[in-house]
Amino acid sequence: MDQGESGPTIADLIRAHFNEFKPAERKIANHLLGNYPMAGLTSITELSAACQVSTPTVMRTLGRIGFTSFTRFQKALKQELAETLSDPIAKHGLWATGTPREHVLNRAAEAVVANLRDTMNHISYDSFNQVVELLCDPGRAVHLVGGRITHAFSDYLATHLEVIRRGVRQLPASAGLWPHHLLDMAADDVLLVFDVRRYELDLQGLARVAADKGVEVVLFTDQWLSPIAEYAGHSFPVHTEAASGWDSGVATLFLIEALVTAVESRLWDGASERMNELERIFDRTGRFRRLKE
Amino acid sequence: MDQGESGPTIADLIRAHFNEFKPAERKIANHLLGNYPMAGLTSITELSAACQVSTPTVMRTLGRIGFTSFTRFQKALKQELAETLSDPIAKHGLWATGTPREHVLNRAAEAVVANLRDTMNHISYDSFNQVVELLCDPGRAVHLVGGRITHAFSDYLATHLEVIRRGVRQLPASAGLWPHHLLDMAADDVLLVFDVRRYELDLQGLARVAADKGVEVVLFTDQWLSPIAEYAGHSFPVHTEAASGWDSGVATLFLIEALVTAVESRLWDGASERMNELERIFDRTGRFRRLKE
DNA sequence: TTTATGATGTAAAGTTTTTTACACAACGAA
DNA sequence: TTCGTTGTGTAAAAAACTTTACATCATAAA
Repeated sequence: MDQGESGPTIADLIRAHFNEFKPAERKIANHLLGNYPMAGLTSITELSAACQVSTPTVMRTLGRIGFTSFTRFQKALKQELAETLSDPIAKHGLWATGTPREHVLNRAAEAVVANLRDTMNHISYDSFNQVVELLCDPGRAVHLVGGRITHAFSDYLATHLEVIRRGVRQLPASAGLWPHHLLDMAADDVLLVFDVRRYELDLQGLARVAADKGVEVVLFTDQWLSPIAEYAGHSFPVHTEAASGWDSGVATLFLIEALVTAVESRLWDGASERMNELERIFDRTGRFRRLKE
Repeated sequence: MDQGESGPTIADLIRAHFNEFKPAERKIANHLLGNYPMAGLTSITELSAACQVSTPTVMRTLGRIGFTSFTRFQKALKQELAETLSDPIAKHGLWATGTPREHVLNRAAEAVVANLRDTMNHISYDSFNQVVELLCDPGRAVHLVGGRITHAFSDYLATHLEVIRRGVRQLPASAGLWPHHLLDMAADDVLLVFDVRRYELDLQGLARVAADKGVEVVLFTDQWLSPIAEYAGHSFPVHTEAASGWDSGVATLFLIEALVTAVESRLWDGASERMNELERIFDRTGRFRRLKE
């Protein structure tokens, strides 16, 4: 794709040629500039109708500013719009200064930001808010479970949630112990499940049984959706695939942290007391360095 | 013109119906969301080609979210775009389209990208390469250990390294068992330590003893540097602080994944064989869903 | 007034899209 | 296996759009 073409905009072109235009052509120019750029995104038919001129007049107008066909004009306009809309992050150039662009670090950074953006576009704002609500409800215990790879994420989320609220239970890594744990789940409890390819049958079974018991299942999965989505009240499809075939958990972790942050600020009153108490306990164990300030 | 129509955006509709979509239809949904909204402004022909599906599939996809014709869909999208463009506060460069800028998701995304950039600027390219070398050396066993919060990261890294090479040992979470493990560390082994505030005394002790034995210590810490940096051959100061006082592990995870990727491609010949074997074992256990394609 | 010229529209031809109808292949259940 | 179902694509019909050729109208100079 030929990038970087940052010459004059189409609006500039129209303004520059304005005095060459005949009266009927000026109607078009005015309409185009007055409803820029959307007016140019309709068909030439509609455009001419909106200006009360004929289609050939539109053609001649565009011909004057250098476009030999309406199609090409519209393509250019779309590209211009796309560049305007494209987010500022993408253009930040090289990341790790002084390292070659091809270095893993740079390639990975670009891939990860792309993942993040895709994930953001796929996540439902409503789902996010509703899950936050669920996690803030002290009446619901929260159970977490992950698969072979995602286990670490459920661990991380559990560690953070425990600091904020009570009733957080992380299921053991081995599926054999899950039935035992299922006994402890009550209807209206929340089960956070992490499942990415390859999807694990044990997890699916667990989620189904839990859902049958009336447990609210929240699923963190990849863009291909684990079959557990079927039983889940909310699903977060996180984009994991980076270029050249390796998967990244960065977007998943990002989502986890966003959730923790949201829950924490929502429960602030209770949570801050709980956190202070935790600090005191840490101080007493003497296992941590005393903070400087 | 019916103005003020601020119902669900088309992106919302797509997200809401995402799990009803068939595989081919998801390609379209992903493409539409991934290049939103410009991807929807081409002809149905180009759109289908870009997704490598047929035009009728596009029609069916749009049908599912309530549009009975492609034309009507595109009209709606244009109107949405027009409203966005005329509303100065709205989107431009926003990530999660349709969510207010102040929403946790957007604030967190911005913070995380900033962290990533800071981290990239502080990491030594040489250190990175040298650590990759260490991890690729089959003669050195690799030990991993983390603290209360970072434990999940060491877990994640261990899980991935195990797939690639042999001799990967994750230390248990409880410090009481570490002395026992220290017996197994040989000079020239590698110890990967994760330590962020609050720095843990037990970890420091462990790292010191290991360093004394001639173990190569590699430290993942935050920008304030754990005291372990003293004994470490290589330190990665990862930026963890996001605005408003919460810490993020995203940059840490990013670094971990970059390392794994580098090691994997460096050891490709051996690693791919090992990974294939793992696949076969998984197939035999029957615990995983068989992949479609 | 006539005539030439420029401005604009009409209508039809050519092209591309959209839409529909139907066929084929993959898959799961009987 | 066989059969029905479901997912998806092919291809042709229908519609819309773009472009061209040419006609008409208005204006101004002779």
